[in-house]
Amino acid sequence: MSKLDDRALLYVAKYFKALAEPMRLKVLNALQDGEKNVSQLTEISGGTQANISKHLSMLAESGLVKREARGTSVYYSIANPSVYELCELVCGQVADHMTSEADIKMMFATPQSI
Amino acid sequence: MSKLDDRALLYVAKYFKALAEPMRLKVLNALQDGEKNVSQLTEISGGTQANISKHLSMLAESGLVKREARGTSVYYSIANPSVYELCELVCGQVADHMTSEADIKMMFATPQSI
DNA sequence: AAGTTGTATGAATATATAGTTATATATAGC
DNA sequence: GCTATATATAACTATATATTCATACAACTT
Repeated sequence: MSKLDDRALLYVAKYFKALAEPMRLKVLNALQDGEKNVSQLTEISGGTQANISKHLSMLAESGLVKREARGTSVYYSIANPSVYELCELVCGQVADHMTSEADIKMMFATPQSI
Repeated sequence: MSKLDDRALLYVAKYFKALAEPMRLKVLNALQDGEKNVSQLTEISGGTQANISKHLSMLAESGLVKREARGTSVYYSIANPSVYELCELVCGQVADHMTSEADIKMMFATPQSI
């Protein structure tokens, strides 16, 4: 395998890594219906301001979100909507795996969860 | 956000995490043209046997590959071909981001570098 | 100018992860 | 049973990551 391929693998892995964190997925989910500033995302996600800010920086650096400062706030938005295609694909595969592995039981064990 | 949502996010994040590692991507890539055993994957990937074995265990637990022991060997294969759709989607987005961010320069700067 | 608000960042900590080495386990052939 | 081969795992190290707390920085308000 060539060295160039290795670099490409690194980039792809980095992209997936950006998606490999529940809090970041939550943030991306919150951005589905349009841009939001850090305060809003902090409130929606239930995280701390510092933590969300860091996740947003990471997402921006990985090219998943766009950053735009307006006034005293900073608004983030989805850079490429096809990120949600990714998530849906994965959701489908996760669901398949769960049903086949009976992990689904664990998921619906507690009645009022949903 | 409900507990179910959080649990689902955890599953999805775990799936992405399985893809967020260059060596695992290399292994998945090697499996594109059919099942291979651990020795073959070790050779193709250039890793150590122990390391590849661990990555394979992780991939299997995440539901990305299937495991089948035959004789003295263990053969792994892709559990769901749509994982490659994911990778292609990501490759497209990574390429977009690279061109727009001029990271592509770094990628092709030195002919045989890295 | 001083205070207020929104965002980013540095330091510190805890946990997770990748990788290596050595070893255990299992299967096949003799 | 003994040996060779294939795979998995345990112990360990090094590095990365998520999180928190405190603080710095920037922009608006009065």
